[in-house]
Amino acid sequence: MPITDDSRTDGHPPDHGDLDVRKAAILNAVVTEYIASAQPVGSQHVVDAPGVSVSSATVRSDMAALEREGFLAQPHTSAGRIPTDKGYRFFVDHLAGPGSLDPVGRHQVRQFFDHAHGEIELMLERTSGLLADLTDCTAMVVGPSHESAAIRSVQLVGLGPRLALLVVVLADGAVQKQSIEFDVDVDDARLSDAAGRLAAHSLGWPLTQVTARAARTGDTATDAVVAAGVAGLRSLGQEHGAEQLFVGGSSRMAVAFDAVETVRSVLTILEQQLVVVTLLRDIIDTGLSVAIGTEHGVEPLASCAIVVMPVSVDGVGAGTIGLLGPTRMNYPLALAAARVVGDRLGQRLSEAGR
Amino acid sequence: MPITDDSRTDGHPPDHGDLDVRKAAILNAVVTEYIASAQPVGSQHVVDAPGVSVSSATVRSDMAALEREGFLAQPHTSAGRIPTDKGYRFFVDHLAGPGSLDPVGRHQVRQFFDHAHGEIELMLERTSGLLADLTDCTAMVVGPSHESAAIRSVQLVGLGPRLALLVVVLADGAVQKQSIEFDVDVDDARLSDAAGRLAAHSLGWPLTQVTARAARTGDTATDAVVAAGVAGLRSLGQEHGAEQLFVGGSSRMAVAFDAVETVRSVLTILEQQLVVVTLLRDIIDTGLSVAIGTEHGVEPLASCAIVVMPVSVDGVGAGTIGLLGPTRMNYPLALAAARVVGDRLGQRLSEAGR
DNA sequence: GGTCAGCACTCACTAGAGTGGAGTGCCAGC
DNA sequence: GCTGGCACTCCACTCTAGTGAGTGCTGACC
Repeated sequence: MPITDDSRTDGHPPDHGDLDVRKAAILNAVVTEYIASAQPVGSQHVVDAPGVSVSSATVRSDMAALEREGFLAQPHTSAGRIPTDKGYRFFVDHLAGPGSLDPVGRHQVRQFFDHAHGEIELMLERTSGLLADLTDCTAMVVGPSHESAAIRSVQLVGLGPRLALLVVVLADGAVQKQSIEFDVDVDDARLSDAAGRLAAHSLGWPLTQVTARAARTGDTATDAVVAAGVAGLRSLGQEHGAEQLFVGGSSRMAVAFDAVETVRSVLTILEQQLVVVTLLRDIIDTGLSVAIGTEHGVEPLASCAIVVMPVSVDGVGAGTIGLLGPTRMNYPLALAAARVVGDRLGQRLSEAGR
Repeated sequence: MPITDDSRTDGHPPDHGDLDVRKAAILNAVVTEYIASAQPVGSQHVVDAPGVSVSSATVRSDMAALEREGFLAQPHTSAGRIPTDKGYRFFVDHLAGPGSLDPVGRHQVRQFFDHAHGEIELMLERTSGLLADLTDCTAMVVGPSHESAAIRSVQLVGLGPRLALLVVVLADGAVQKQSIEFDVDVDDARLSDAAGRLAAHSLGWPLTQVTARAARTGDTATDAVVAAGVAGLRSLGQEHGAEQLFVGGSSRMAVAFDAVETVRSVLTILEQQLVVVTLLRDIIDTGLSVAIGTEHGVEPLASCAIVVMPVSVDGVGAGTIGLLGPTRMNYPLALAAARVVGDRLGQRLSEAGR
């Protein structure tokens, strides 16, 4: 199914940037066909495209111009043209229609969110699988940050005579835990006493703003437990500054590329959670929703494009969706899927946190 | 570094199964060399191997015999030999020395476990990375099952007027949660009352054995909350029967194989947690520690071998380690790494759960 | 001036022939 | 039973056309 102009006949005129209408149509046709076939596109294949009612000779001269202007490239002299990163960029900015999911995809999304329940982590994980299925790209889902979520509950559960588990529940429904070891035996009564004091000290504050010192009780042993608990809270606040990342459909990368070497380097990047999370944030910070080729500056991903979509809950950022594919990915589909799933996910999260 | 007989000169004689000593030596040499070079091994390359002090002509006739018996195969008439699955099996069972980590690897393991701390999930995740680094295989780590762990704490934390979070702490330090929605507003007092009753009803039992009905209180509203809590506990018990899986170093698969198609199908398998967990359990259940080629019956992994190692805490099974590589993986190294890391991991888990 | 048919040219891709070499199987002799 | 020798096989590589999809250019046409 080629991406035609149809979607733009109803309303505002197509924005062709600073490219003459026919050249834009030719670029559109080349990009569309190359995305579908992965083969260099010759002038003959373009003449029947909408908006191009000239001979192949004329198309050739236009293509040569597009190449001079940096939108197209030739693998070798007597081959067809393939889009450059700049060509994809123009396509995404000016040519690609808003795109939409096909009915099957829409149904899949509806089904998914109707049946999604339970833990948020599990849902995010499954969401990454859904996105990968919808788009045939590798999907990345970054969970909401708990940085500003207030502490709703603090509990100390004894697991052994000198071992306890600090369990913290945040207002957004996240649960975090940290095991604490003591130098001396601590009984349950003392634990619950200390937990009460910990709660008084931290309830309502986000983890990152728990102060280092809690009020003394006078009881040295209890004070020690409380102090350990405060230290635990603070270390949780630091550790979990990093958002959780869920990657789905990484096998899709092995379909998109035929060079094993490329697959390997992309997978290596995907294994580094911090790199991926930072990358997605960087792209969003630069105001892009698509980063093509070298635009994101991560060298091993030079032959990839990334579609990002912030997920917002009640207007506040709460995670990110990312789709990773070859530069010749189906942008309209990827953008549509990211938007639809991002919206539904945001709704869902806001219901859960209400 | 070839895997020689050296490791077995000190004590019990080598077990060559039902293969004559020289043929076993030849098989050993072929497997070792093929693992190192990935090229079919000719008779000339084998004559210098330990235990083979005959001419290449004799080696050839032995190799022909080994081929007739199914241990070796020839890609084509005038090529060298490569091991069959049966050949690898014999190698693993009778020829490969116990193997050991090199000093660098040992240091890595020590470093890792000296600095491992915090949440168990994070540690398991990182363990998979460590194993992948050590062996250049894809590593799979299955977390301990919480099926039989007793409930240590049950709590209901209000997140909204009609929304609460059920938080359960198990004796092994696992924390599980489930959000519960109510039809009517429930205040904190009622929540904590209900939580107390839930605790009385379930403390000390594993999640899977929580009974469906709790004692009535007489207060209809509280009873409803308690009932919802019981339902939540029971659904947690069902959902989390599945152990958690952590996969590390999936990019190594793209190094091991040069056919993209193979990489794709292996990655697809790795994305299916349930399949992987079941596969590992099946292999352990059949009493194997290595499954080679088609032995495990998962068709897309026919060109892979899997090394498994149960992790036990105080003699009781608590998770599994798996290493996935091509059939020509370095078995002694993989077995050694799995054993060492498995032991240390078991120790670590038993300390934490004490 | 833009468009177009025609033409010469380029160059990846394929098929086929030839060659070198690594490897084999077999056999006669020790 | 082991060995050196020998004929044979067949992959991997190179070289050589031949093919065809595609290009750029040009001169004529509207």
